[in-house]
Amino acid sequence: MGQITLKDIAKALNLSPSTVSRAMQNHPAISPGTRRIVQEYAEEHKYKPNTLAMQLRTNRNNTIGVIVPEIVHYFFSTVLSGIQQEAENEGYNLLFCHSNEDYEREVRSVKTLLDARVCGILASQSKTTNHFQHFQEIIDNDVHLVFFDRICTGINTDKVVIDDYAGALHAVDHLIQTGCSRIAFLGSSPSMPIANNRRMGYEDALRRHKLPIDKRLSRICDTVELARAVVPEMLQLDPVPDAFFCINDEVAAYAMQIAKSAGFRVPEDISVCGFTNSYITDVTDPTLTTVDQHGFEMGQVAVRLLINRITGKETKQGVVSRLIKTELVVKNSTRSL
Amino acid sequence: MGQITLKDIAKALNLSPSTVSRAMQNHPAISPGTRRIVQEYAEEHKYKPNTLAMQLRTNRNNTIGVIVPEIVHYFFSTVLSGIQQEAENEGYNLLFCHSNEDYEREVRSVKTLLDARVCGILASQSKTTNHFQHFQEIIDNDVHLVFFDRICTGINTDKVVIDDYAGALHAVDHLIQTGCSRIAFLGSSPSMPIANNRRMGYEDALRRHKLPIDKRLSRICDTVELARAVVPEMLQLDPVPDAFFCINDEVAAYAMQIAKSAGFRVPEDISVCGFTNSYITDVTDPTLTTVDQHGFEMGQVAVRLLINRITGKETKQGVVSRLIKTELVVKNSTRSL
DNA sequence: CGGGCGTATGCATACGATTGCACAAATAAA
DNA sequence: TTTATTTGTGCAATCGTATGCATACGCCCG
Repeated sequence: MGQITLKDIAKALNLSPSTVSRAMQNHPAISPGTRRIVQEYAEEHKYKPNTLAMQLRTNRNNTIGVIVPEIVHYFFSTVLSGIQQEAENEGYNLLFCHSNEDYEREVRSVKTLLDARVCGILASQSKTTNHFQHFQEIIDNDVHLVFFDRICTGINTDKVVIDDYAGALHAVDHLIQTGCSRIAFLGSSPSMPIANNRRMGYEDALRRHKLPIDKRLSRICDTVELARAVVPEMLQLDPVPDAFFCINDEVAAYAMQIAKSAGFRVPEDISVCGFTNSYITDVTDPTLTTVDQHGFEMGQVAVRLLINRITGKETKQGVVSRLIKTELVVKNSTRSL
Repeated sequence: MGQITLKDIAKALNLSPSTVSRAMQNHPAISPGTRRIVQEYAEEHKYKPNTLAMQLRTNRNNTIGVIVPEIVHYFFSTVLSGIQQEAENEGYNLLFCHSNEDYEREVRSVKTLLDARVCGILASQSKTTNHFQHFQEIIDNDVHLVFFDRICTGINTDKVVIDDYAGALHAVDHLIQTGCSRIAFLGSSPSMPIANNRRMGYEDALRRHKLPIDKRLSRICDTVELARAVVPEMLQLDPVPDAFFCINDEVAAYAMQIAKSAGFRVPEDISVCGFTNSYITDVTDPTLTTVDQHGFEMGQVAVRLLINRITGKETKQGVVSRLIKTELVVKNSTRSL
């Protein structure tokens, strides 16, 4: 109807479908004459091979599924952009799912991707996920799975993560070197490996400089709403913190805002450091020192790892872990050396 | 091999594939006994219908392609999120492409999606696109096409756009009512319908209040780089503008930053208004008055329109245009009434 | 002239699922 | 008992492509 098929060409040229098929793929057993006739006819009638049919034959559809917990989000959209570019380069299509930090939607997404029979899945876990059966099912179905950033500790599979420990260590070290000594850590639930690794980096940086670790300076505060409650409390402490090291740029921006309206100068009285290096770090006043996570690179690395598993180029038996380097980006919310 | 098929079940139960198929879909001609046996066996062996096979039969793969010019972008990621949710609700998969504002990649994306034989395509044009043949090809292939936001004027097809005219009119009206009279417009190339409609809204608001339209106050300035060059020039004008109405939030944030460091107070001396209502509007100092574009809704509306075309529920012969309402969000970069 | 060989093409089948039609068995009606 | 009707299954073809194997033809050589 809409699209012309091999059979149509065969009928029109009085050939068999097999001949036409072979002619199209430049099979040596086809005479140059026939080949030319077929290819010209195909060209003229805009023949397009039906990928669905080939996929059915080969039982492979050249498609990778990706599950992202949030998309209106600087870091994850950056990762997605890296994933997309690399997948396109390698000739894979991308089936896109969005869990929206919702466990139920995450489960549905996995089901969708398995139903679509993708060759592999890239996933970052939702914050509300506590059961891992759906991820296990991916593996049980012999579909390759690579976690990125928010890895699932309950599942044994390849992963690509940010070097959160080093990033935090480096950032806190910078705060100390620029004269801060009472540094607050606004983190996430320790059940998230990301947050836990950063806390360890934070504490190790303090230890290296022989600074005390004050439990009151370490709080869970990973959303804007929490910041509005937690930051004012911390500003009541005596002595007051002279720096905030924050789990993400949004919290850092709000902490800065709250500190400023409480009468503190940034960075003279209080330094603030974020994590991600999103757009907002350039529009706050002062601009926000932060840790770049190299999200684009993470996306590329994750895709390459997944494709190497799919094609069998990556042969390691156990789990492959890739670590993405971070980079401290000093702007104006921390003092200069 | 990996997956069990209808035939496998048939062989195991000594039935024909047809019977098994019918049993699975609760066909009335199948005896309850057989049905139970089949369904239990299928359940136990985790049978999953091969969607590729069904897609081949029906020649429909329940997949929608989406082409986004930028993804690390508040507005477009918001639209994508609306698209994803609505597509998922309607049982469609999403094949994701990213042109990255690059004409060549946009062309490749279209090819990719047509090769994948998607049922329909949602697209927003890249800034660098001047030829439309690839979009025309979509239509020539009888694939449904809906443009959103950045529509392609050279192609006659359904579209969903923001009510840019009303949004601009409303915003500028607010600036005037709060006492501004020399309002600058930082826009985009007039070849983009978006920018042109906003300019018309801007000018009509001025006319309504019998304010002069000064050509020097209207400039192309839609990137951060341009802002750094253009805004300082405008601050040299005599008399100086008392408001900036900007094409997006980034430009607005930078305009504000530049004005502040030039010694102007915001909003007392100069009001600033952005467009989009992205995250950054809450972290600038002062927070940024802006126009919300309801991107999530735009995504939903676009998907629904596309699906109604695919399913034939939308029967209108000509072009269907949907208009998304905007909403002025007054924050602290404009004066109060 | 016939056997052998190479070349070019067609036939048949497969991928996995669906579906119109035929058919057998069982039941109901006459 | 015979005929009609229902009920449950199976056969075969289909979607579009790819491929092993058979076959037809022409040609060369013995």
